[in-house]
Amino acid sequence: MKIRTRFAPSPTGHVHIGNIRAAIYGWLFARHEGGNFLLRIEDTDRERSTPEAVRMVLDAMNWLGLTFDEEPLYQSTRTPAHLAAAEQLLSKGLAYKEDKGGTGMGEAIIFRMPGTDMEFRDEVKGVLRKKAEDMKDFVIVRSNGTPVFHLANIVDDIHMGITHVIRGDDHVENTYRHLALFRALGAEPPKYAHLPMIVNAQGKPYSKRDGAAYVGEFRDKGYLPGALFNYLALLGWSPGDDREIMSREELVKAFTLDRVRSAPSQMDIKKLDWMNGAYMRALPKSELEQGCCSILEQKGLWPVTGGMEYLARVVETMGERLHFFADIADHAAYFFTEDYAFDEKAVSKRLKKEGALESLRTLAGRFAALEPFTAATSEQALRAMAEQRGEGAGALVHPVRVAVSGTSEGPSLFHMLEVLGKDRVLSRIRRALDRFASA
RNA sequence: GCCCCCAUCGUCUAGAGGCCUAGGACGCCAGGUUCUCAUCCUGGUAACAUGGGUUCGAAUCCCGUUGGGGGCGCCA
Repeated sequence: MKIRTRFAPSPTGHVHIGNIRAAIYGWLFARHEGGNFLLRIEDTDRERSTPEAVRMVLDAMNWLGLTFDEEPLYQSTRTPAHLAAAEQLLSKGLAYKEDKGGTGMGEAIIFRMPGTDMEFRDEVKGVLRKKAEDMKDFVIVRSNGTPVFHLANIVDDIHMGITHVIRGDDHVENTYRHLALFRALGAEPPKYAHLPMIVNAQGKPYSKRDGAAYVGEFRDKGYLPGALFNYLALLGWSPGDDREIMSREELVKAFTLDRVRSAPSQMDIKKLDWMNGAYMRALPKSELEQGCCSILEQKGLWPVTGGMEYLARVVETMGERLHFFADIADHAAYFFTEDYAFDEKAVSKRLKKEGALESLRTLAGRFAALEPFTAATSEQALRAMAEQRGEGAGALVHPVRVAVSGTSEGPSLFHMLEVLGKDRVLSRIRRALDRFASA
């Protein structure tokens, strides 16, 4: 039988990291088994289920590459089927009408639990049991005539031919009800796999108060979809060997439900950051440049003379220093504007030192005479001057770096100078001389 | 309160009775490379919650304790 899994979010506006992880596991499992991964939008809550909210779910999945195989099923279109199922249960005596709790709102349809002890084998938690006395009958159709989650969920899973339900831990207790419903409707129940929660440092469910909690936030912060996917796949699951950075194909190949851990796991943003850096370093040049470009546009640092060709050279010299696209603006803005910030500490350490400005002035003079002005020629000039003065190259390198970039961190100085170009280097040094002369 | 689940370095994890004086990764610390930073390389730090069993032998099996989480809706 062909495996069919589904992701069934209710579109509330944001896709929580825990939910998307369930989607990732469902996708991975389906792909591993050569089955289908389906999407069902549980939009029965008309208040919150706006078209924009649905859009956000689709966007998040698309961004992460969670492709689904058939047209998404909108639960709101299935109400007649849900109600028909309830009638069927009623006629078979498996459900009854009652004003449960005496609300005075009229009669609801209540499903009758079998009254026997139940057990099932969860694909990650193993065998789970519950005693008959711990399970109560429950409402499947409200007195206002609308179907309840449990009913809709099961009727739709039957309709979609779902073979494996992979969902959050919080549904474990519902499973007995769902199993009973499947049987009452004469359907073979699917296999269940309950995923432990993603928790915060306090062990509480991970929420927006713990930093980014929604897929969109990670995207906005500049994380690469591949990195987030890889990280989340490894949060609660492991291939059984020491692999960490894994391609999507490797993940699909290795993924099995029996290797999913049953203990909750905590997000480690530092590790995600590291992984993102690793993915950045592996990114094709063109994608790296494209990503940086949109950040620069966002920050108003683009366009710039030289265009993409210039950007390519900047990205090239920044190299491994880019852990996020945003780093191009946060750590390399000086390549794109004359209005770059000066780091106080760097200035006092490198420019306000005895003789620093005087050396800079001399060096600028030598730079001015260089033709062509390249990494090689500027390096040669600087080293020659340092040698004549009997001091280390660092004594000149550092002041120049701070003068032209405002910071003491950055790429190889000489490559940086070449990319900036002679004119800008000279004018920046001059300006720095003026600015810090009296200070 | 009742029911269920969980428990290895700070974090993510490997471990399915002897291969474990517990392995890997992130982080952190130290060193190397270097003009700084980043990358990279080397080394280090650090864990089987606890008490009982079972066994020749337990991180691995059983029971209790503690600690955490989830669930007990005409929410999903």
